[in-house]
Amino acid sequence: MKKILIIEDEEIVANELCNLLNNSGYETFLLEDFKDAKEEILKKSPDLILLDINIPYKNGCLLLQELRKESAIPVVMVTSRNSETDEVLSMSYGADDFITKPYNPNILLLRIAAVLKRSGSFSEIQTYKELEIHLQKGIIKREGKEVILTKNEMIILNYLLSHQNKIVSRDELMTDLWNNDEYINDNALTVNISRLRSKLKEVGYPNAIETRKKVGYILS
Amino acid sequence: MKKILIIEDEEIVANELCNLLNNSGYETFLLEDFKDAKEEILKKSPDLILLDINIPYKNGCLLLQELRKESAIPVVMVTSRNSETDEVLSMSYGADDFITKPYNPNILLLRIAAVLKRSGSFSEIQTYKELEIHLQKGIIKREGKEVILTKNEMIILNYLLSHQNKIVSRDELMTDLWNNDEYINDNALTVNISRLRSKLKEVGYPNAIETRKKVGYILS
DNA sequence: AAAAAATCTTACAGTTCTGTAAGATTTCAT
DNA sequence: ATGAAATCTTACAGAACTGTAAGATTTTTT
Repeated sequence: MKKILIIEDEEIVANELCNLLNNSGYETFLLEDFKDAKEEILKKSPDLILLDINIPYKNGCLLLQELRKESAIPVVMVTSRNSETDEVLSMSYGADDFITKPYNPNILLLRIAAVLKRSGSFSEIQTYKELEIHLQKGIIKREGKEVILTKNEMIILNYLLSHQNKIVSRDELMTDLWNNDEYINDNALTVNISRLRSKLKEVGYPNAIETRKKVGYILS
Repeated sequence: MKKILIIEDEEIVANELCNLLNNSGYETFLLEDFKDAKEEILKKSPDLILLDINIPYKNGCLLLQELRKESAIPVVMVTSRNSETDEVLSMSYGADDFITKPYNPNILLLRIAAVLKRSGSFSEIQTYKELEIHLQKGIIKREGKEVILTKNEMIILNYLLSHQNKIVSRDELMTDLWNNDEYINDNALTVNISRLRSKLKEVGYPNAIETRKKVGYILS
């Protein structure tokens, strides 16, 4: 259950927000001002902070700015309509999103969900067609079938994946793999590609990596 | 140089957008309607698509929906004010963000930059204090000094990192590492933590991982 | 059609990874 | 303070990883 810290001084708005979020399956805490914010954040370690930009004692942007020095907790700013300067400011201070008051509840929920999804997306699962790719664990999965990739195979697959629909040159891949520190047999890449291919074949994608002779490879 | 595909039928708006983005260092292509969108996307492989929801022949949401079946290219929807339904729809179809017309150019640029940053954040660098952590490559760096981590060490560090300020139990870590498939010597975790610690020490963080006896570990 | 170039596959051996075990150290409860 | 429990460290050996080499295939060039 995801925890959301709401920092909002207008009681009516705050209660509305709490209710809305609670009903959507979030756990909420409320702070009415900035005073104990840092301590509370450490103690409760929320998954997301919903921060009104106009809180007493301190501008929300400042809190955001301080917070960002030590934490990457996702922050969604709540701003008033027509205060576009605030929006610009909060984005550049590292807010993950912002909502203008008065907000549409559905949009608020969707945006919060989107931010949470993103923020968890490190160490999360990427997909290619029906394939699940678990970046760090180095496993790929399809319909229950699971294959373990080595680090090199993972680096190659990830590089291809993040350049989908682009042809990736052998040099690019070699730089990504070995940084050209020392000379490495140019065939080492071919071998690693070959190994990756045979693993992709095991999960039903025998032709995922296409060779474009004299140019490079592409994820089809 | 990042490439942005603009799908927009109002010529004035389209030109404005192109100019704005070109001046900010993006390369732009323009499509006025949906017709050749899919082909064009494949051919040009833009880094981001700016999609007006009201384009001729087809609703932008439908294009988005189709696109999402085969590609994860970031999409920012352009909607008209007061069409909140559209916003809800486009978010749930997988838009990465949306902008309402008339838009503030600065905000548009910031949002585009934010979306691009996120979308590239797979395979990117995470940080902990002054430490750079390269997820897949399994290396950590500080002030030029670089240490190679093994897969297990990386999994542990990443888990701790994504639960900063939370105590992480030994069970959680063991589940993350081995999924409890088979019995694994409970000491294996301790050994891996120990190895990770000695590598963190090498880059100047000897006490990054604190033991909370009988509870777990925490990244200080 | 033949030769050259590019890419692929397989097997191998040195290196790295990693769970185990055994004993050391730290913390906690009494 | 003392013993028990929890955690830590080190060394080790089997397993996995990975670059090399040698030869096979495919594509391109002449």
